[in-house]
Amino acid sequence: MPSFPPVEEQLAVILRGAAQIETRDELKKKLERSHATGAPLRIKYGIDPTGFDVHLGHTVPLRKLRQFQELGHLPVLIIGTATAAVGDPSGRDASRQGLTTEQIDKNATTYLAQIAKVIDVSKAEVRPNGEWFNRFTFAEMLKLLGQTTMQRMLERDDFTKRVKAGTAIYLHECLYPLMQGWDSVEIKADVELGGTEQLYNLMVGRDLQRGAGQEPQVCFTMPILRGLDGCKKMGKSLGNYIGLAESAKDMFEKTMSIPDEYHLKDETGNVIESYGVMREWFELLTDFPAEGIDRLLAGHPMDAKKTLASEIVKFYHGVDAAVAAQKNWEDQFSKRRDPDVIDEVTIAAAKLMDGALLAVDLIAESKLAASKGEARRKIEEGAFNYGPDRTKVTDVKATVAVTDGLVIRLGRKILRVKLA
RNA sequence: GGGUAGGUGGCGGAGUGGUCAAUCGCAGCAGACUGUAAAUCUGCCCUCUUCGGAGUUCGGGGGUUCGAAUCCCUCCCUACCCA
Repeated sequence: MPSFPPVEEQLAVILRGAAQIETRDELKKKLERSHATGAPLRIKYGIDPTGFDVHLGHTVPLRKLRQFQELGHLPVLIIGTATAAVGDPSGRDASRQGLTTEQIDKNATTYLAQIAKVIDVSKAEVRPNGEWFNRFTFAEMLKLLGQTTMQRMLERDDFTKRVKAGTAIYLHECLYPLMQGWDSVEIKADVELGGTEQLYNLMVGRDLQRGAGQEPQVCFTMPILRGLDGCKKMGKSLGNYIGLAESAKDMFEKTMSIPDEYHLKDETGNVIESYGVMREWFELLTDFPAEGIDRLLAGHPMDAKKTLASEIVKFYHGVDAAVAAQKNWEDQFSKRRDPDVIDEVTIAAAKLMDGALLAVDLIAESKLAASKGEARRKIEEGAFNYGPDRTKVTDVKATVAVTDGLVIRLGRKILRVKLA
């Protein structure tokens, strides 16, 4: 029988960083009961396997889940194999592309491996929601649909906006919240975690649980993490994310590139609103206490950001990797020399003529630029150099003697050529 | 089912027979500056090119024309109003 810390102590940990909780009283009651009976709470978190990468944005609720787990509660991970085929309309201004079952199954496996970096999956319940939806009958579906109304569905902001903007809302998208809500019924969730944009979906779960004669779950939302651009939600589709599977070097580099603050502007260029992006990242992605964050942000922003990057890398790759990543970054960007670790790019030796290659081809082949035309332009702009002396190439027709291990640079990108 | 307005490059949005590879804004990339942040300035921003050009683009297909994003036919898609 697990023993839990006192309820007040648990609440102190749990409430930190939370955005909205519906309702706090119910949460407290559930914790008290669990404490009295020794039965862990069932904490639900769902993730749709829509791509290859779990990213830092997902880790915001996942870290909260981890805290629940550390306190002795049971994470119930819903892998949205059925819901991924529909696509969550939350926070979207357009329909999502549904996925094929093969893609979904493949993604589900890689997702779980990545989630394991944040929570102890071996001590969690993992449930693909295809488990119940695949055997759902039409009659059951009708019953589910009968539990909500068009009006309630249209209440939600995402849909209202889309109606106004004139973008399509497909009927199956309306099914999504019901499916997610039904998951809660199936697994008898006590608490469901999600981002703030999930509130509607989470509340549907409450209704459906009530309808099924269960005690409704507590809806627990966490703030949304902004992506690398410092403004929009971190996400796959925007490409502004850091994946959990990424290298220490990439994680560090990307973190350093986030804006300290983001200034939202109107059409005329006036600043309407500013956010402290660094502070948000500290709060949502590290365990730093509030005073520590204040102290860091009062100092030089770059040092604060290095600490942030280092903390993130440490969590996923360990202390040694974090130290190495920081040194690597300082070498490459502050000291402007080649770092210890340079990504390699393979060039076929057969492409060389007398051991050399047109600079344009070298850049295009190594993917430093998207096309030969772009490579040509970058050369004219003086962005390309190579070798230990950083020989700059400005002539579009110039050739570069390519040897194995040659370092080539375009702007801030650095690659080491590997001949094969 | 009927009516109306639409579908242009990552997004927004001009363009209504040639000078359109398509004004402009945002996003993006590179250069200067710097803390790889922000701000600012500069250049670029479909592909290939022997730098003369060439080739593919404006929902799909077909047609008219010397010439089409622009005109016609047809199909597909979206929003709004009516049923």
